[in-house]
Amino acid sequence: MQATIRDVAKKAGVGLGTVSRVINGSPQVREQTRVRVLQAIEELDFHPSRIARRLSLGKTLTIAVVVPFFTRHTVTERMRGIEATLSGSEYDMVFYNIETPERMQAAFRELAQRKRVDGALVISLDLTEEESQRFQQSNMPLVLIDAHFSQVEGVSCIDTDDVRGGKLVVDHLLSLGHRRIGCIGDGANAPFQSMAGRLRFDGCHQALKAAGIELAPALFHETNGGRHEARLEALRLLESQDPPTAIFASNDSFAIGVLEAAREAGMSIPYDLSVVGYNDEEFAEYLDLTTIRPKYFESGQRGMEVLLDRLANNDREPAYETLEPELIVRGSTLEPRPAA
Amino acid sequence: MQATIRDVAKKAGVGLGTVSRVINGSPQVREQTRVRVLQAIEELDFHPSRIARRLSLGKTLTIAVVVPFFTRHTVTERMRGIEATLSGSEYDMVFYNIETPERMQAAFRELAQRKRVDGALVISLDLTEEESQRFQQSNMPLVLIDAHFSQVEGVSCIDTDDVRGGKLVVDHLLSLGHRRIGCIGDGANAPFQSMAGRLRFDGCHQALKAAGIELAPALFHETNGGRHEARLEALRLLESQDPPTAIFASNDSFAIGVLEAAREAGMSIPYDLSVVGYNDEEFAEYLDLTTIRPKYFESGQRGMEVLLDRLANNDREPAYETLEPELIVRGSTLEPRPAA
DNA sequence: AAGTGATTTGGAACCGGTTCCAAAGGATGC
DNA sequence: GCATCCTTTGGAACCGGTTCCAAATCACTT
Repeated sequence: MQATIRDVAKKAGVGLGTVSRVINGSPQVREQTRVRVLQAIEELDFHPSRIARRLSLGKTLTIAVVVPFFTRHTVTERMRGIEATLSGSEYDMVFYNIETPERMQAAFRELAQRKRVDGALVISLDLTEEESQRFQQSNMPLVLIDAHFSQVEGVSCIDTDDVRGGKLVVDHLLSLGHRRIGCIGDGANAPFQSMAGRLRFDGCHQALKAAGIELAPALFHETNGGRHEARLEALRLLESQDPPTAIFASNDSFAIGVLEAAREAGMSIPYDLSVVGYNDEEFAEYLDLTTIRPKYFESGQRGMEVLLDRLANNDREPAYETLEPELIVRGSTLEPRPAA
Repeated sequence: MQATIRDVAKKAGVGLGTVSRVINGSPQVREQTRVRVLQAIEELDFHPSRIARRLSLGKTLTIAVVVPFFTRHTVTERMRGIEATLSGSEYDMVFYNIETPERMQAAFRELAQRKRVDGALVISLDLTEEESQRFQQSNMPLVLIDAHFSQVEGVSCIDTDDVRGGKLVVDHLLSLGHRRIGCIGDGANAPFQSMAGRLRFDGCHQALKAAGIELAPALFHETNGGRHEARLEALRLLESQDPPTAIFASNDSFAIGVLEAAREAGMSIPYDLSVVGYNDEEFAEYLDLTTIRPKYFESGQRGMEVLLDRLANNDREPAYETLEPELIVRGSTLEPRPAA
């Protein structure tokens, strides 16, 4: 059987209050007593029970992490950041993997029903009005990561700057000399579709405007599908009358579709066409794809830091932070072929 | 403040033992009493405290899941299976994401030091002799997933059948008419490298032998690197005197390398060369790659079932199960081009 | 009506920490 | 030596469940 705080007290010849004080680093213990207690702890190989601690503290020492489809790169990277920050703290973490709207509802209901966790971190999910309210009145610290639309009062938000990412892409292409730039983005209609794609588009538009280039609607395609649909859209672009010299796909999967389309159209990358993706997934390097590396890991890390800070100092102001993405230039972009 | 079991007892006009019995579905409560208690629970919106429950039960109601690099497809899929099985049970789950040998040691030490969790599920990590022993004497239920070498007494193992997977690949290629089959596999020297790649090779060899085909060492290459190294190995194969008509890559990333090599060598897939991967990662469908789909999700699911079962019935015998993989035939394999 | 055994019920004790208050101990000043 | 004040200490009470035992209730016999 494990030793308890009472065993330690007996062994060290002190009261249990004193042992508790030593464990928690209270300053009001005489040095000589502290040493005696630490020795007893050592000898008995005593480890305080986290569960008893929780009960008497009235805290769960647990944080909920709510994510959609944790197979996605955008999610696993953030989770890595979260885990890295949390490990070593005294908090545990429970996961809610959300794959259907029903599960999302159930999860949030369970969470708001207090006493389950001390705080929650929500990734890439937008709360409904009702859910926001419920959280707000439950007064449970909450941090949202990648939730552009849930700017709830008092709730911290950590975002990766997707508008800026879109700009970076276009500025890179412009600086290479491209003027006709096509875009294939993800619409925001699919369930659990983050707004990120739309924002990347916005950044893209802004950069073009800033460069004084007129927006040609024919060059902007959206799809709610996957790589396959992106390939079809790309083919349409490439076979149009006045095809673009570069295509920006709003994620790396779409970029694969674009690469395939180019191959089918008999074009060679990057000589006939420049291609840029977004996310810097593992295979992007394989495909030598120029892409954007958003700070996913860092956003998870930062989100958890903010949450822990809030848990330690209840009166902390909410944080609103946006992390700058990074452009990764690889072999899929080059200056456009001079007009024949 | 949350209602407690005592509030419920008072409201229902019964003792607290009775309330506890109702909550836990004990049969020895009169129907009429049960109804009264349930009504009080309803009215007070009472939810029993999990923490208090843990303390008095002397259980943590928590399961540890230890994984290496949870960005890998093989890991996230299993985690999905684990999560799906666990959600809805009364257990929580804490993650240990292991990215260095030191963290692995630290994690296992923390776990074995009991009272932290009730059981553990370890994915794709091989325990050292010492760790196995420590677990064994701590008597904590343990389930290993994808740990071919840690056949510890009394510890359940759930594996995906990699030997069989290798056989499936070769049998498929043989049935198409291929006779010279090259292989590019991952060596087992990298840290945290699962034995899986080696076993796939074994299956491959067995199938060839069974078909009466002599093993040509020149056709079997191993590398500890990634896709890039696989590409180089593939080029070496393709440029050899008597090149294979099909190449089996022991994972889908390697298969990308092979596809690239083929393109560089001016070969067209599948007409000049058949390529098979392993894992059925997301991009395999994109690349129209014939591959093997191991039951990762299912192995996670099954592992957790076994663990929960063991936690419920302490005397349960350990389970040793192996899940059959599935061959996914796509467009990257075809009968070999008839000899010119 | 009383006796018997089975069923149902109440609540003290317990799980292992934390906290708070009263009391003991120690230092200082006069 | 004694009063005063600050530091240190001991331990009861508490957190909110579960468990177990004794007591109460009930159903049935005789």
